[in-house]
Parts: sequence; structure tokens; C-alpha cells
Amino acid sequence: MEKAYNSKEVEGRIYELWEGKGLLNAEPDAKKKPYCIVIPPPNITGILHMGHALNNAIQDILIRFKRMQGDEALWLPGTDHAGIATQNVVERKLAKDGKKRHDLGREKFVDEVWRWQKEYGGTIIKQLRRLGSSCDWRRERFTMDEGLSNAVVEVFIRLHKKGLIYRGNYIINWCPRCQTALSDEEAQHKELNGHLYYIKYPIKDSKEYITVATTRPETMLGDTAVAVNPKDKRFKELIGKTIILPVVNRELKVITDDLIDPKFGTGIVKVTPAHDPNDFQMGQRHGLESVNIMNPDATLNSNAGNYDGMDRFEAREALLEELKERGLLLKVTPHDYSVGHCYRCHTIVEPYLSKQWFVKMKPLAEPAIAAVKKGKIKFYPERWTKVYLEWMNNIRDWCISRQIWWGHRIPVYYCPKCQEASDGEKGLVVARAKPDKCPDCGSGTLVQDEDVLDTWFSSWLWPFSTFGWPFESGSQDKQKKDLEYFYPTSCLVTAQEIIFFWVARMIMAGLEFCGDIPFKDVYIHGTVRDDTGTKMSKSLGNIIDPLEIIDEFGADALRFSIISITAVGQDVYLSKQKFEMGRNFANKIWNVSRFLIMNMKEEISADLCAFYAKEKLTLADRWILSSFYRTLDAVTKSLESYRLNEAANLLYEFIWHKYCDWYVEIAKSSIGEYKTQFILFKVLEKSLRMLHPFMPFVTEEIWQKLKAKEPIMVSPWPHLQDQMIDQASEEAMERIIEIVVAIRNIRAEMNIEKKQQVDVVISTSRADVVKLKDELSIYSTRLADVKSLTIEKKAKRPEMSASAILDFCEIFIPLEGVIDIKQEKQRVEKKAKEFEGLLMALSKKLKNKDFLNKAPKDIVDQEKAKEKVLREKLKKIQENIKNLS
RNA sequence: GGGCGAUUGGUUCAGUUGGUUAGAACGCCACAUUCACAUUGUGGAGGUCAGUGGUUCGAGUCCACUAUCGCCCACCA
Repeated sequence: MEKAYNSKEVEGRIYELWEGKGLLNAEPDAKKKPYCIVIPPPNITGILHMGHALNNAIQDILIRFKRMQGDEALWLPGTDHAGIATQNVVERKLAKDGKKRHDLGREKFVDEVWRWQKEYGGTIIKQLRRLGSSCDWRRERFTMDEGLSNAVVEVFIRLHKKGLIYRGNYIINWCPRCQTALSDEEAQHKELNGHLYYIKYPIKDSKEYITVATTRPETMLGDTAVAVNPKDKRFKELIGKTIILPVVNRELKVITDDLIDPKFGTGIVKVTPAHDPNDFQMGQRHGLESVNIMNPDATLNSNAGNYDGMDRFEAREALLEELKERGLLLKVTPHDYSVGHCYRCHTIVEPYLSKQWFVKMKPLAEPAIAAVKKGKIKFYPERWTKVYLEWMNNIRDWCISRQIWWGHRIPVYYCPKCQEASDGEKGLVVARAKPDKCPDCGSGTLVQDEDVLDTWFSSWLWPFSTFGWPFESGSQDKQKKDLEYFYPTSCLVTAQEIIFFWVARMIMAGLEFCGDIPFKDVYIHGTVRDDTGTKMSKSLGNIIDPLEIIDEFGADALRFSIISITAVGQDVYLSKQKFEMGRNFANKIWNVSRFLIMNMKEEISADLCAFYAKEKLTLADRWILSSFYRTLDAVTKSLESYRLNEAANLLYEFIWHKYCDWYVEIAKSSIGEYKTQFILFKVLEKSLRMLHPFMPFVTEEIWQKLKAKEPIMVSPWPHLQDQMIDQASEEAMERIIEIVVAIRNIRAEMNIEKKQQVDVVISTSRADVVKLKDELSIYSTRLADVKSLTIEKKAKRPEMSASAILDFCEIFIPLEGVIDIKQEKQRVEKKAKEFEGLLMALSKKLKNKDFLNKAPKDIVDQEKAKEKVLREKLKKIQENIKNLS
């Protein structure tokens, strides 16, 4: 074995071993409990970043843990076609050759995207393997696969039949760069430092004018009314008058609407039904005309008169200039407002009137709200429940049509003639395939809707579409059985950013189409940030590349480090340096295993429980076993409640600071004996199993060297053995550790060289401590370079000795001639001061009558006992000081 | 405008239902290398738990307010 753990040499080989043996695969097994996680499908455009690393490390830990616990654990992988994002990437690629997608035409462009998908779409999936992800790769799915596309169509048809899908003209969020509609969730609001422009609108047949305030002055070109609050007395006179829209000279009515806040701006609002959602609603209520002044690329159109062809922001400046010249711009004040930005390209989106497809969400939301309220689905951390419910209670209809080419084509066919004749009412067929004829006019040539569906319209079906849903009734399909076995899935692990996009919608879809929740638990983890707290993103260049970290520190180090520093649901602040911890830990385990392998004389196969019952074990043996089982219990509980960082830290503490630091050091004095090797081996072997979900590679590699049987990956999670939890041994061992540390402390502070062994005298009043003499003698020789050890009740203090006072004993190291009296006196006096301070606080507490009367008796007793011990310690320490002078 | 999270030694963070002398990792200081591991070992220094007020016998922990930072939602023309 190499002296240091070499992750590079190990990881690829071990992953092949798992995959080669088919250990990653899961199949329904009636004898086992199902456990299933469907991966949040990464975008095919994605490359692995730390967010993925965290997300997948969590999933893999849960899957491996459950697999070892004996569940049939399926982790189902796949990717998302990411409509807009992928189309953008391929368009950018084309642009390098000076081409646009329209140059290729729809069919060729989509072919091009498929080619891109085949070449690069699997990148992230390959990278997931490097993390050690134990997915069942046979089941890998892609949202544009035939089966999943079929599910999309099925769902569209079902919802349409139910009246939950409709088409209509509404204000939607329009990205002028991507040239498509977006859902409300896809428009990300950001605060901008803008201005409020006060513009004068003349009153017809009068010298007077009114003033409106707006943040987007260019939209005035589409104004078709002005509005005031009906209760606003200031403008009573105004009602019924006609206003002249400057620049375009359109006549505007004055309407009244409750929506208007009299306190904002001037209390008079310009109404632009085609470019503002509120104004659109007012337009509907008051039968106003909608004047669209914009082209899809956000340049103004012919309705904008002289501004035709100008970009929206240029037009804003130019129009303001014109207004200023005409003396109609009254004033400009700074005004912060929030504006939607495209979540894919960050362009400012435009509220835009267009004909789109929508899903009516309220009826779908109701059961999904109930499922969470009833506790059928639980969020971890719990606080997300409120966020979810808040959104669901205020849910709005979902705009699902996208004016792009890459995605699931909307399964709707039109008869152009009938459509035109009926204003869109007739000549529309929702169908799996193109019908031969128009059902309304009976003539041929139907055309399919040009649009595709929102990417999330396939994502929300992911927990069951990946299993081949829908099935024909009575189907005996294997996939149907898989779905029945694994659905509802067990846990969804994801980031907070997509609770609305994805989690909420999956719950609605699961209940609607499968009649059951899609998952029982939702574990929401934090966002990965750099060490200054900025979200990691490629454009900011503050990325820590997980693959680089794997190359440098190893996948286990990456996993363990990121998990142990990630408190449940909190954001993670990462720096490269933090991965050293995981690497060092892997190396520690590697070396302690190497030590054992080097010393083991024979193979160990006997059962620990039998051995425990039969053999006479040392105190250290009983202690390490007891500690192990306590740790096992705590780690199991932590994992079951998603406190992964806690589990990781428990393992670190046990393996490094109990097993390696103490047990192995003690065991060295009897390393030749079978009994010692047996316990060393058993504890290590079980610890490796417990650690395996966190550090799969190093534990598997050691396991293969330790015992040649089945891989650790499919070995059972250790069973708790209550009979080995041994409180007395743990306490006794703690006493010994305290004594050893105290001796080491004296040695270090008195600068006693390691070579120089010392005699130790321990005085105690406790019989149980005296009984530890044999163990103490053996252990302290190795652990604290003690030559001889005396331990007695009321042992006599040797002359000229350094001392330490513990709760239960006094320790003396006679150092006649070696000891620097002054130094020792200083050292002890410092201690005395510390004790005095503590004692003062305690005494005060115990003099407090309220405390004595009101606090529970056991607490009072505890404090009294503490005070007594402290008082004795102080007395002894003062005696020691006196003795030194 | 509403909501959520954070504020604990130099740094990054734990601290589950209020009761131990508030823990860890990294960093720092000192010492140690024929010992499985210098990706190591041993010892040590370092904190009025953001502030104010309250509840309580007792508050890092519960409540209120304040401050700073961050995030999410919202029809702020």
C-alpha cells in the first residue's frame, strides 16, 4: 500500500468495479422496501459546478445509506432539454459561422440541436460519475425521449379536455432577445435605479393639462385612456373630459378605477393596455382599445409614428427629448422600481400582449396544497412549507407556449381558414397527430401550432414520465411495475431556486395524473457561494470547478468537505482550501487501515457479538466498541433526519479522535495479540461501512484490501448492538484520558523532553479511580511517557513536584532538580485564578433563594455537587502553591 | 410593501426541545521526525455568542425592538 492515499489511481477503477458488477442497478423486489430518488435533471447545456456537486453528493449519500440498510435503492438519472438555454447555445454556435437559425429553417435547426445534444448533452452525466454517484444508468432519461415526449402530449390533451388549458390574448413577459414568451417565474425581478417622469397631457378644448407619472415614458405612444381613483375628489371635474395624448394626438377618455392609488405620483395614470398587465385589466374592464407599439424584438412599430423602427430605450430618450422641447416634461424624479429580466439571457423583459397557451392552475393547486398541509409531503427545513403554501395560495395561470424551436411542439392543429373566419374559435384540434381534415369545414391542410412548450412542462412530469407513464389500462408493461413499485418516490433533493418552477408543479402533476404525491420528503439545500458570499457563476468567474477539486483532492474529499460544512438548508461558502479537510481525513483512514493490514497476522472472520460475549476484553476495547455503537446510533439518526453535516462530523470525531488518537495508540502495546487485532479490525471495518456513503471510493478501496468478499457498497449498514453500549467503561476511559492529558500538559508546559520518562503519583478519594491502576499504568507509559505510576487513596504529595488538579484526583510529577519552581508556581497560580472565578459565579448562584426554590431539584443538586468539587480543587491547588514556596 | 435567513474566538461555521467551565475545522504559538500517517502527533493561546429591552431561578438558545448583510415574493403607474 502506498504511504498516502492516491485518489487518482483509485477512483476510476472502483467506479468500474461497481458498474461492472451491476451494483448501481435497482429492480423491484417484493422482499425489500423501495427507496427512490429521481435526479433533478441537469440541463444538457450544463457543466458540473459546485451546486451540482453538493446536490448530488447529498443524493448519493442518501441512496447509499438506504441501499446498505437493505432497501431497494434506485437513483434515477437523466437530463433536461432546457429549451431556451439550449437553443441559445446552438444559436451562438451558428452565429460564429455568421448564420442565424432562420437561415437553416426549423427542421434543419432542430437537427442541429439534436446533433449538439448527442455530442455534448451527456457531458454532465459523465461528470456525475466522477463524483461517485451511484445512479442506475440503464434508466437514464432525457426529457425529449420518445416516451417522455409522449407523456407531455398526453398531459396536454388531458388538461385541455378538462378545460384546464386555454389559449388567449394576454399580457405576458416577453424576452425581446430570445423572442419568446416567458412564464411569470421565468421573469426574474431585479431592483433598478430608474426615474419617474411627470408628463403633461393637454385637456381637449382647454388651455389646461393634467400630469401623469410613468417609469416607462415610451409606452405612452400606446395609451388609450387615463385613469383616476373614483374616490379621488381632486379629479371629479376631470371625469367625462377628453385628454389629448401628446405626440400622437390620440383622444383619451378619463376612466375611474379602484386600482389607482391616489397617493402615488400625481394620482392620474396613463393607461396602456397593450404594455402593462394592470392597464390591460383596466382595458378589459372599460372596453379600451389596445394599441401595440412594439415589434417582437422591442423596436417600436408603425403605431409609434416617428419612432417606428427605433429600439425601446433609444425611443425613450428621443421621446423625452421631444417632450422637453414641447415643454410637456414637467419633472423627473429618481425612482427605484423592479423590472423583470429573462432568466436565460438577463435581458429586460417587456410586458407584451400576445396570443399564448395557458394552464389554469387553481384547480391543480388545491389538492397540492392539501397534500402538504396534511403532512403527506414534508419539507426539510420545514420553513419552506410556508414559502410553498404562500405561492400556491396565490398561484397564477401558467403561460406554457414558447416561440422557439427546440422543445415539445404543441399538439394543436389549425385550419387557417376556419381560424380566421371565427377569430380563433373554430378549426382548432388538439391531437396526438395531425388530423386529415378540419372537423369544422371538412377541408384538408391543417397546420400544427408553431410554438413549443415550456421546458418545465416536461419537467413537472419527471417523477413518473421517466418510468414510461402513461400506460394503457391493463398493461403488463415492466415499466408499469417499476412505477408501481417505486412511486411515490422517497425524497427530492433540490435547491431553493426551483421550488416554484419545479417542486410545486411536480406535486400538482403527480396528484393530477398519478393520483398520488410524487415524493414524500423534499430536502432543500442551500446555494453554493464563494468565500465572499457571492453566488458562484460562470459569468462572474468565481467558480471552483468540482473536477479540478476531484483531480487535486479526490472525489471523497470533495464530498466529505462540502457535506460537513453545509449546515441543513444554509448556504455554503466555499474556498479551495476547505477541501484539504476531506483529503486529510481520507488519508488518515487510509493510513490507519494500512497500519492494521501491516500488523494483521490472520484473517478475521469470527462474529463480534459472540466474541464480545465470550472474551475478556480490556477497558479500551469495551470503550471503543461502546463509542462506536453510540456513534452508529447518532449517525443513523442524523442521516434519517437529513442532518448530513452532523453525521459527517460525528464520523470524523469518532474515527480520527477516538479510534486513531486513542484506541489505536493504546492497541499498539498489544498489537501482536489476536484479540487486539480483532477489535481493531472490527471497529475499522464497521466504521468504513458507516463512512461509505460519504466517502465511497476510499472506503471501497480499503475494503477490497481488507477482505475480498462482496463490495462495501452492498454490504449491510452495521446493526446497533445495545449490549455493547457500556456507560461504565466510557466513564472510566474518560477518567484515563483526562489523566493522560493532564500529564502531557504538565510535561509540555514544564518543557520536559520526550526522552525523559517521569514518575507519576495520583491521589484520589475515589475507589473506582484507584481501580484503574493497571490500565492507567499500561496506557500512560505509551501515551504520556510515564515510568512508574502510583495511585492511592490520599497519596502523599511528593516534594518538589508539578501538579494538576482534576475533579476526581490530584496528579503529581516529582521533578526534584529538574523543575523550575517559579515556573510551576506561575502555572498553578494561573489555574487557581481560573477556579476562583468559576467558584465565585457558582456560589452566587447557590446563594440565590429563587434558584434554590424554583429550579428543579436535580439541577440544584448538580450545581451543589459542582461547587463542592470546585471548592476542594481550589483548596488543593492552594496547598500545592504553599508547598512550592 | 410582504416574507425568510444570517450576525458566536483571526477566518469559516456547529450548537435539535432554555440548565456542562459555549464546541469544531482552518489559521496562530511552542514542542516533537528510526513510531500507520508532516495530508502527522502533543500541548497551548484566543470568544462580554451584533445591540437594547423583556420572559425566566437560569438565555447563544424563547419574545419584542434596533442595526448590518444576504435571499425570495409582490399589479411601486
